[in-house]
Amino acid sequence: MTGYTSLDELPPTFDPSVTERTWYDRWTADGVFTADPERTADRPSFVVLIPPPNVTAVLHMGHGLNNSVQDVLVRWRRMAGDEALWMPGTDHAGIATQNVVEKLIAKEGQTRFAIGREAFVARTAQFVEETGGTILQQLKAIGASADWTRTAYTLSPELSRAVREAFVRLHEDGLVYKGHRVIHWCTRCGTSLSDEEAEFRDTTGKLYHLQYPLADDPSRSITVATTRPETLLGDVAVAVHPEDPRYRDLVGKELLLPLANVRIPVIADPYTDPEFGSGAVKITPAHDANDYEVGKRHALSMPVVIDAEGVLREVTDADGRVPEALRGLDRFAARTQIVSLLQESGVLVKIDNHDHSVRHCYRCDTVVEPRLSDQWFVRMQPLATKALGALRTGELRILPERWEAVYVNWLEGIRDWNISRQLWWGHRIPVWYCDACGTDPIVSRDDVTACPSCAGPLRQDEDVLDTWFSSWLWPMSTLGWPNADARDLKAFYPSDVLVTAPEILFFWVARMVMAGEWFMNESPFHTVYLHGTVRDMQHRKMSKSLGNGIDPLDVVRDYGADALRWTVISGLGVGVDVMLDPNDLDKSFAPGRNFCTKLWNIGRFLLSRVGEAPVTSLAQVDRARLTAADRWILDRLDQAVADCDAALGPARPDRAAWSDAERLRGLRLAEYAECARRFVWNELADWYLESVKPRLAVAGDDREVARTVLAHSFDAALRLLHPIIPFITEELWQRIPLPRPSAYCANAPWPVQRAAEARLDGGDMFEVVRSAVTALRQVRSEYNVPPGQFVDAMLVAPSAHAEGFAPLAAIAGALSRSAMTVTTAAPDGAAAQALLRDGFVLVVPLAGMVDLDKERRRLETDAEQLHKQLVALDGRLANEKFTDKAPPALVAAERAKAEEWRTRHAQLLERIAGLGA
RNA sequence: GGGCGAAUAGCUCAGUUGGUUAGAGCGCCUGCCUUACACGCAGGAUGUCGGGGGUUCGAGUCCCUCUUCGCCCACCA
Repeated sequence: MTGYTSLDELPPTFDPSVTERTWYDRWTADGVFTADPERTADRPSFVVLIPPPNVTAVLHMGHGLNNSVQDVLVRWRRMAGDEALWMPGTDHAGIATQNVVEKLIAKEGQTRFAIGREAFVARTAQFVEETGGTILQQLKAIGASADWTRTAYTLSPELSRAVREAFVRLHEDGLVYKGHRVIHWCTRCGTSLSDEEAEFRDTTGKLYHLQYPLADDPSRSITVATTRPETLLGDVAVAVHPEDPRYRDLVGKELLLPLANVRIPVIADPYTDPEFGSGAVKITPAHDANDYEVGKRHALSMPVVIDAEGVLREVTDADGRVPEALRGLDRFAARTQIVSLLQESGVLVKIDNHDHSVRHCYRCDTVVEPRLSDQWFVRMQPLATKALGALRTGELRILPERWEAVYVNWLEGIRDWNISRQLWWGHRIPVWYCDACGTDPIVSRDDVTACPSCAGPLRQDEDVLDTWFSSWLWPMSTLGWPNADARDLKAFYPSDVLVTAPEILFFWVARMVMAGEWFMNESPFHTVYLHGTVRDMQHRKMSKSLGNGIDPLDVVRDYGADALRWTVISGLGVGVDVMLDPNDLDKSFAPGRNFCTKLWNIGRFLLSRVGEAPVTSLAQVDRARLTAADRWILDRLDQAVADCDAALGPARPDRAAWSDAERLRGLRLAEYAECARRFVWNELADWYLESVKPRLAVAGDDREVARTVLAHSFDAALRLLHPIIPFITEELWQRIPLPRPSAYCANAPWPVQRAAEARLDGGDMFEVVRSAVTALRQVRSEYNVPPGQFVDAMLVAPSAHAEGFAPLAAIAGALSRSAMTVTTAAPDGAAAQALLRDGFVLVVPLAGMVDLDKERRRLETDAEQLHKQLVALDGRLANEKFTDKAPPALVAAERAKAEEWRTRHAQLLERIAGLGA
């Protein structure tokens, strides 16, 4: 217990700041979140790997959602008896972190080139040391039950070993190679990018139509179209379709390239689409990936005319192509300049607006420049084949299912992965060159200092690896790979559920599957749970630049971590976006806080009534003493447990026993949340707790029974809710005077249903109480009976059971502020004021209270409607096609229903007749 | 250009292989400060299940088509 020492001190609203921190510290101090590989000998493991946030990141709502989901799953399985491990950690985030530090030193008037590589890397490492990992501390504030003793970092010595091993192994397997080709280049970051890192953005640009004259006959020309006229200086040919009659006679002739004044051939290549533009396309092999392919096919030269910074310059093979006046111009300035030059010389035919997609750097949004360069690649096809197999065999499932198709589509069309980056922050590529003897590059797990051939000095490759080249090993490297004997690797690989957003399905998820399948021969997880995106009320993604973000720590401060978690989990359809209002936090989080307060007050009241004296366990209570209400709430509890379990689904796919349909259900967290909420609020608090108040007031055996059932039900309710609402449930659970099976609710066993033989009949009798109370409340409400005024009522029970109804009527009377007596038939004298409600007769003989005309109209409407439905149902039952084809059980149920309706209809008519008398 | 998804109450969404009178939360209306909770309690209203067609004894659910939104992919000069 924390903060509050006695029950009397519990305030009517829960103050998160009083307890959250304390419980979190106690859980961690007692190692509740620490997984032990030894224990997996006799229980299954359940492993979740955090999608490592960038080491410089600060918590935003997307993290709040992502980690709340993970924590719910981990806490659930921990309670369910699995050896649960939630692996936390951060990603060194090559480009992102380097950009942050570059901006930092820019404020000091420095550049990375000015201070040099070594100093820059040291500076970055220091920056990470001092400020990094903030986000992990912030995750503790939302209750994340990660195993902090294992916190990993992609640039740590351990994980760096894994990176080298993977690179070298893939090289040995023939899957890593160095290639000279056109890649995506960010001129601001000064590095190449993978296909995934160069994101398409729809743009309205210009399409410039240019006339290239024939070198030997200036009266003739070919018109080409381009969106990037600045690349013209790198043109080496104009391609036309081999079948295109318009240009057949020109193929093989030469054109004079404007501005550059060099002769370039007209070539025939099927890449050209005769339908597009003029049907002729300029070929710039060094600055366009397609043109590069054409250039290779035709063995064309490949002049590079735009340098790494995006400046026009003769970089390679460009002898004299770039006019002096254009050299040193930025590519976009050059574009303007070139267009005006072309216009002057009459080469420019026209400019059209043109909608197209332009690739941008995913880190800094700079327009990507395709550029010919030397890069390291991974041959992906063999890896993709294995990753496809994982899905096909059912070893892997993706929720929601529709993403499976996206995954398959990407893998089937996969292209080689550019893994080298011209950055300084990251894993240096483990390749060494000997400039002295020029021997083959040395690819090595360990640093090498001298050339094995000539003993001369070696030069390590300058480039670093793509950040994702370390992330894709995360499920293995964090567990000790490549040490095959590592205890964690043996105990915890593969993991279970990967929780993330669809945005990084290709960047990370698919690649992890590839790495897992390739290096471990096993998918790194069996389930990928893709949740939605956090958006504002206009459905815009929350982002720093839009300023529509919500700081989860503000929410924790004002509403509590439990309320934050409840809000995101209870609103979380599988794969559906979560809408939150950044301008009105109350609108978004008050419902969560309200439920937390409600739970708190249920606990406050329930515990105060149960008292602090030890409670007899349910198993030791004489079953005969359990009242209808007791039996009812225990039934409801069983149902709640069953519903929660069904919503969550089995923890692990059982490939043998799972149908496809079942495989793709499960992890319906919002449904689980709602089932647990309904039990504790709408059943336990609204009905059982209310009905049991009188029993608790009188000392004796029955009071003890009620105490037991209350404590037992509430204990289970808290456990069901704990994964979502860990703090309040822990605080309350600690005060239940039942023997505790564990030190914390956080590691208490997950509730299970009673065995079939332990269930008792009679719980459904309590439904009569609920119906009677509801009916009477309706009467009171409709006739504006003041709350304080007692009403006389009669419950008409089947004569055989009249005795059994007496205690029920007493409860119903208490809950509806009425004096309710039981009778077997409505007395004649009261007939005029009798009301028929909900299948049984409830008599309210309160003179003058009831408006007979109103009641008659209501009854007539009811009767009419019922009659209509009855006619329809009878029609259905008379239809042989229905009785033949529908399932017999359904037909039988419909027949029974028809009979029941017939009876009710007759009763209604009788009551109407009675009213009329 | 290819593929996928969504459209159900004012809002956000459930609705499992077709099968009772289509649900929940929030919001709304009415009455209550009933000594656990007004962050609450009780009662209530609200749906041509996007339009059209089809299959079926039966369609929110399956098929076709149209409309509107969203997402993913693409060698859109």
